Amino acid sequence: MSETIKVLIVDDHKLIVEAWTNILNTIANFSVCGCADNAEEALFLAHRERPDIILMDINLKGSSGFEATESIINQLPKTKVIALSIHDDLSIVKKIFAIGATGYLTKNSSKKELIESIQKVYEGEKYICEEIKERFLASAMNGNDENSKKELTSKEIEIVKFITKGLTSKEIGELLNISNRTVDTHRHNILKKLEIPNAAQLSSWAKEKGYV
Amino acid sequence: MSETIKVLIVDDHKLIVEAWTNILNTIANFSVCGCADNAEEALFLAHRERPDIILMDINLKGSSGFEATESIINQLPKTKVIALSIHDDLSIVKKIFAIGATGYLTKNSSKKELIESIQKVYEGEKYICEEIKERFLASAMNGNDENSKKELTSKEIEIVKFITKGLTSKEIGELLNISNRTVDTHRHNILKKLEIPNAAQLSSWAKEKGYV
DNA sequence: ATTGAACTAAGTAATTCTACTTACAAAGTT
DNA sequence: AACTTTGTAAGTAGAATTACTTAGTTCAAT
Repeated sequence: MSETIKVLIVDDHKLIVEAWTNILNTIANFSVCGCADNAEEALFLAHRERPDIILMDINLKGSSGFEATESIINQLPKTKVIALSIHDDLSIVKKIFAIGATGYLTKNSSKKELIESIQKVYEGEKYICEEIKERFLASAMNGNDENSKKELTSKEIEIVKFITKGLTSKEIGELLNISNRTVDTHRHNILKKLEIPNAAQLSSWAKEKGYV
Repeated sequence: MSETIKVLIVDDHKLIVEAWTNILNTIANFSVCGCADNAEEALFLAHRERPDIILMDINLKGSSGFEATESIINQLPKTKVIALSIHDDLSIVKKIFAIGATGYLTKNSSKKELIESIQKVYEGEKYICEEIKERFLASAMNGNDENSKKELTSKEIEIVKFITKGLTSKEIGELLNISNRTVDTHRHNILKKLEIPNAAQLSSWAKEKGYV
C-alpha cells in the first residue's frame, strides 16, 4: 500500500491535463510521471517512464487513440491503460477492452471514480465507470441491443474518414486506387450497417463517436 | 486584493469540473461557488450565487452555450463571463465577444492562463488566451482573412442543424413549412459562404465548430 | 477443406444534392 | 430615400448519392 503508483496522462487539452495532474498529485501514493498530448509522445514517455497506469484519452485529435493504445499495450504489457473518452458508446467501450485496455472512464465520471479506477486497475482488476455499467445493463435488459450494432471494418472506417472530409466517391476511389463503384458499395454497406440515411448524418455521427 | 472572487463553473463533463474546482480552490482568493452541467442550471445558479466570474464551456451538449451566455450577460450585467471552448476558431471568438463575454480560453490554455484570466477579468479587463491571440495576428498578417469568412444567418444555422441530423431538403421544407427548393437555396448559400463542397463536410464542420 | 467475412466491381433506377440563375417582398440600415 | 440583407420561390441541368442486386477473389478461421 505504500508503493507509489506512477501515472502517465495522455490528453490533448493542456488545461485538462493540468487539472488532473493536480488532482492526482494530491493523493498520497499517486504520482504523475508525465503528460503527453499526442500519440507519439505518449509512446515515447511510456517507454522512458514505465508508468504503472496510463490515463488515455482515446479522442486525441490527429491520430486515433486506438492505435496508440494498441501499440502501448503490445509493447509494454505490464503497463495498464485506462481509456478515457467523452463518449458513452458501448461499441467503443467493447472495442477498447478488446484491444486490451483495463479500465474505462468517461469525462462524466467523478473524481472518486477516477481515483478508484487507478487503484483497482493497479491491483489487477478491471474497471468500468458507473455510467457505462448502467448503460450495459440497460441495453441487456430492454433488448434494444445496441450491442448488435454492426461494427465497421477498417476499410469502411477509412472511407468514412474521407466522406467526412467532403470527398466524393470518385475522389475516394482515386485516392485508394479502387473503383468509384466499389466506394459506392462501401458507402451503401456503411449506411445500412449503422442504419443512417445519408452521408450528412454519417458525418456527424463519425464526429460524435470519435471515428475522425 | 483580499476580496474573494466567486467563480461559477459551467461544463458538462463532471471530471473536468471537479478538476478545475480543485485548481481554483487552491488559489487563496478564489472560491468556486457552484458548478452546472447545463444551461438551465447555469442560469439558476448564476441568479442564486451571483458569482463574479462564470467559466462557461460554450460547447455544452444539448442547447448551445451561446444562448445561455447571452441570457446570463443580459440578466446579470455585473457578472463577467469567460468563455471556454475546445475550438480555436476565430469567428466563434468574435461571436462570443459580440454577445458580451469578457474572456476567452481554449482547453489548450495553461493553468497559468486560467488563473490570469480570472484575475484580469475580475479587474475589469478583457482577456484572450495566447493561442487565440497568435491566431488573430497570423490571420491579420498573411491576409488569408479567416476573419471575412461570412457568418451564417439564423435561418441558415437552423437548416444546418437539420442537415447534420440527416434530413433531406424535402423533409426540412416540410418541417419549416417552406418549399424544398427554398431549402435548396439555403443549402447552396451556406456551402458557398463557407466554401464547403457538400453536406457531408458541412456536417462535420458544424460538429467541430459547435454549431450543433 | 469448407465456410464466412471482407474487398472488389458493376448493373439499373430512383432520389437527392449542387450549380447557377432570376425574382420579389419584408425588414433593417445608412 | 436608397441600399443591403434575409427569406422566400422556382427554372434548368448535371453531379452525386442511395437502393438493391449479383458476383468473383482473397484471406482467415472453424
